[in-house]
Amino acid sequence: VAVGLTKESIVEAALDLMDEHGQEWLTMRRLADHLDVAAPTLYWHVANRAELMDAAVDLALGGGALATSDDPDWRVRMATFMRSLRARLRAHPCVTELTRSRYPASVHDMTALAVEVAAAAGLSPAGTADLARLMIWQVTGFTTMENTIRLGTAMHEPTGPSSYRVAPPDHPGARESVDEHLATLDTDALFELQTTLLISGVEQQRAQGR
Amino acid sequence: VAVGLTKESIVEAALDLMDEHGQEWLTMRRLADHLDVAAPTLYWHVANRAELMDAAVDLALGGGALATSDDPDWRVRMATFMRSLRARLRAHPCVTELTRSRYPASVHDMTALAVEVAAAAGLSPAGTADLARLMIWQVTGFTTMENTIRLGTAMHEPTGPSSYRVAPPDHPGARESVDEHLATLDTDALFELQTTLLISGVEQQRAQGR
DNA sequence: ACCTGAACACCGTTCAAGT
DNA sequence: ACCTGAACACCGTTCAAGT
Repeated sequence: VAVGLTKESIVEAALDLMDEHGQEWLTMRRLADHLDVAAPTLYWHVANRAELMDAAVDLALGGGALATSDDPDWRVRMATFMRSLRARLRAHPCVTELTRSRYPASVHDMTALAVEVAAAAGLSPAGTADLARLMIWQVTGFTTMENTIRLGTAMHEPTGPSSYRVAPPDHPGARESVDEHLATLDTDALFELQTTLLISGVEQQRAQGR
Repeated sequence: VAVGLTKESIVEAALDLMDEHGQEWLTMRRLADHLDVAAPTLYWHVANRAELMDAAVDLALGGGALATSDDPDWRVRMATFMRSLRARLRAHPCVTELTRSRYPASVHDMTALAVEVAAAAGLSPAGTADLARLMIWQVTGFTTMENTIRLGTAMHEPTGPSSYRVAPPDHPGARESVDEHLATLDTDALFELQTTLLISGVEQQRAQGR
């Protein structure tokens, strides 16, 4: 009955619904219902569920260039790149859920941009390649952890957009002064720390001539 | 017919089968078949599939203490901790698959050990807590990426236990000298680099008094 | 060209029934 | 106490049939 169904609109709806409810929640029938269409109709526009998931990831990751900085300081450009990649991955929590058996081409393509940013650190070609790879892995890995917590776990109770109260571990440690700090988690702050430490590490490697 | 089925044997079998075939592959019926039992039998020992997955993760992560080092150098102990956590996560690839939607208590409990290791770096209590968290997140995040590639992606062709040939990205970059290095990937080397850079970063933070 | 209902082989899970 | 077959409400996907 409904007309004008396109592959694009299907993928957009799938991405939206997965970001809201998680990828397991989204079934072909639920997606079809949402689009006011019968389930088999989707198969005229899309080969199968796997292809649809890939298209959703590519849509989430390929939407416009990442924000970049032209600050003369390479450390600022590096931090900016990592922050904006994280922002994109946070905007679409289903992406880190889906990149299980999928390492989509769009993640792969991010490497090109990362190389440009990493090159400014003045390392050898091999060091530049390694650094570019590490930036992407660190951000992606971090955001995967972060999104797992954002989706709601038994021991993390949200207290703000990036902050949580954390349940104490089963075996209470002897270090009470540290336990106090472990009772809260701020993912923004932890991400900034990771980025700062990576940049510091690169500086030191460079000072030692690598 | 078969007798002596226990919750433990069910969880062990589930973990083994998931490590071999992936978590999606394992269905209650397949697991039951493997154990020579009818599917509903499993529900006498286990509440449901989700509880079984959690138990499998806890089994994989809780199996014996992590290898530790008593080297006087805190940097060696830190690297040892991170390597052995990675080793454990690599031994059970299904864990990083499963922790995309669950943050099991066993991951949480690793923090206690990480705090002991981090404390030796001589940071403030807050800094120690942050560092402990970062160690766990970096290793877990890294291994999640790594296992995704190990499970087989279109652009990573294995050439050794931790090395891959990587397909070139769609948009060939202008930096040919770097592209050459991006054509191969060694996850062991990349992990060592990440660990080295983290330790370097901590040293520099400490030199600046944090 | 696009959409549908009916159907197939699967799921997780329940439950009355067996020993 | 432990295990089973039959059944229920779901999946992804196919296919003949409609417009």
